[in-house]
Amino acid sequence: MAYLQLERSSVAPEGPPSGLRDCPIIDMRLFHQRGADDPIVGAEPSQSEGIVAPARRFIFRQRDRLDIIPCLYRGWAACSVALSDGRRQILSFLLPGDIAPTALVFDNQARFSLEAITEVAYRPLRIADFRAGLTKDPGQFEQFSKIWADEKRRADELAIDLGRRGADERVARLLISLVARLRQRGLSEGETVTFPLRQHHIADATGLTSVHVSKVLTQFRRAGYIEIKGRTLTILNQAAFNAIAGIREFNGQR
Amino acid sequence: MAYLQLERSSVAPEGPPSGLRDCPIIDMRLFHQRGADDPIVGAEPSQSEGIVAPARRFIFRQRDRLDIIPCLYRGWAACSVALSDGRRQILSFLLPGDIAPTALVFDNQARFSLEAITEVAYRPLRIADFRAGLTKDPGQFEQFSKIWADEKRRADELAIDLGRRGADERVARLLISLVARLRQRGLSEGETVTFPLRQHHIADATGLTSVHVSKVLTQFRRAGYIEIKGRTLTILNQAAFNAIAGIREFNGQR
DNA sequence: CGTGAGCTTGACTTGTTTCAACCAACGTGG
DNA sequence: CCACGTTGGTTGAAACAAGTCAAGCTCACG
Repeated sequence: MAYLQLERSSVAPEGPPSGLRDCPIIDMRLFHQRGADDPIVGAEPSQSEGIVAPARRFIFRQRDRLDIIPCLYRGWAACSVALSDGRRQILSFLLPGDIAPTALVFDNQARFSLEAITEVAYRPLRIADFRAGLTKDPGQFEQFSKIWADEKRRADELAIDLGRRGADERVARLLISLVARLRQRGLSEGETVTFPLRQHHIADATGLTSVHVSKVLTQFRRAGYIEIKGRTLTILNQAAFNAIAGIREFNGQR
Repeated sequence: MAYLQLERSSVAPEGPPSGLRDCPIIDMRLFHQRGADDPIVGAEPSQSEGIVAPARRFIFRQRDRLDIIPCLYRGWAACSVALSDGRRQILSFLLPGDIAPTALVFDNQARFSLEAITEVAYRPLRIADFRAGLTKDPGQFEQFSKIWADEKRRADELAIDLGRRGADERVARLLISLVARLRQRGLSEGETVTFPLRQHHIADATGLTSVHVSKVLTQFRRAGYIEIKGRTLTILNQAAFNAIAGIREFNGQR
């Protein structure tokens, strides 16, 4: 299988997103002092131009061989595995500032697909540079190990959700975790975040059918927990919604 | 929370297990040339004495703070998370030669428990030494990154199983993967492996109830796919069992 | 204006859980 | 050595959660 040729035809026109903060890899240095003083893992100036992919486009597919690892700075993407009979499981959502699952750095073949949900813009970081920086620079290693541990933590929590929680709980937890991640990055406006997911995305992420997701969301809406309008999501009653998600308010142990 | 004091009272009396091979961390060097020429990650001579824990004993619990990471060389253990209402999800089984999930190296607090299933013997590897070796020795880093990628791959596959596969498929895949791992380590006798798991372990690993696991296993037994007798498991009809597990025989893409 | 993607809703089916009873194996203390 | 409790496994009936199927709706887009 030949190495995947990533389209570099469409280069991101605009500059850095404003207000993006606390992101795993893309931090403010990358945007404001790019290439000058403190290179981010694998982000050499020569390759830091952005690539834009339209909504629904696959950025790469399972079984592709990659020599780059995408690093999102605009839009949402989904990392998923498709089974031969059409079933799909979304393993993670990539938000602005996220890097694709770093297992790619050590596998010579992707075991999952990465699909743009909205239009996305990303930087293709060279895996070879990435690995080199990792063994040379303790700071980069430290940064990378945090990302790695975080990915593993989220993968484990997904397994717990899918294995031992009901539909309401799973959907609520997904929404809460997405909102929390967006807020942390400064991508929320008050209690509201932009929310481009379709119900089938939620279904594939929670191991449910889209019909059932519709029923659960309708129930949440009628109960006054959330509001989904246009392409935005608002959590109206955080306390009650946390309770649905099995999150205790005070000092709860999950 | 104070650092966990691990019991070092009971030291493993016997020598290295015979025939254990292809294990992530504990390989033959550790046993046969221990400390002499080629130190394994974190396995300093001073700390390579073994610790024995009886069946059902917790080696550590979620929220414990650890300064060592256990590395099994005898027996089986389960890595699991318990929810406040009693639900449990087993995230992985540790077989002889496995190291505990390496997220422990970067977290200052365990997010899961490790419980002995059979009597186990393990080496407590110092996390500090582990980290130091990682940044110093490229070979150790390489070895470690393989383990890390493998853990992530298995975590992702667990999520796929729990999210998108039925009970039969999940149970069959668990048994098949366990047998494969044991065979790879040279711990099988023909088509038979020792199998100390209780049905509730299988239930907690597959997100089912032990009652349903009993029904599924009975069905497998009656169909002639497997035999569980004493504390051993034999896969009698590998082809049919693979089909149940959704594994295609020839060149299948899962 | 037609088309297709996405969402909602209701009726029905299926897979899994829950509950309960019972049995077998095993270790333990009287 | 036996009585007994504990742990683990089996089975069947009933309850329940989620899936499937189908129809109809809105909306965006050509």
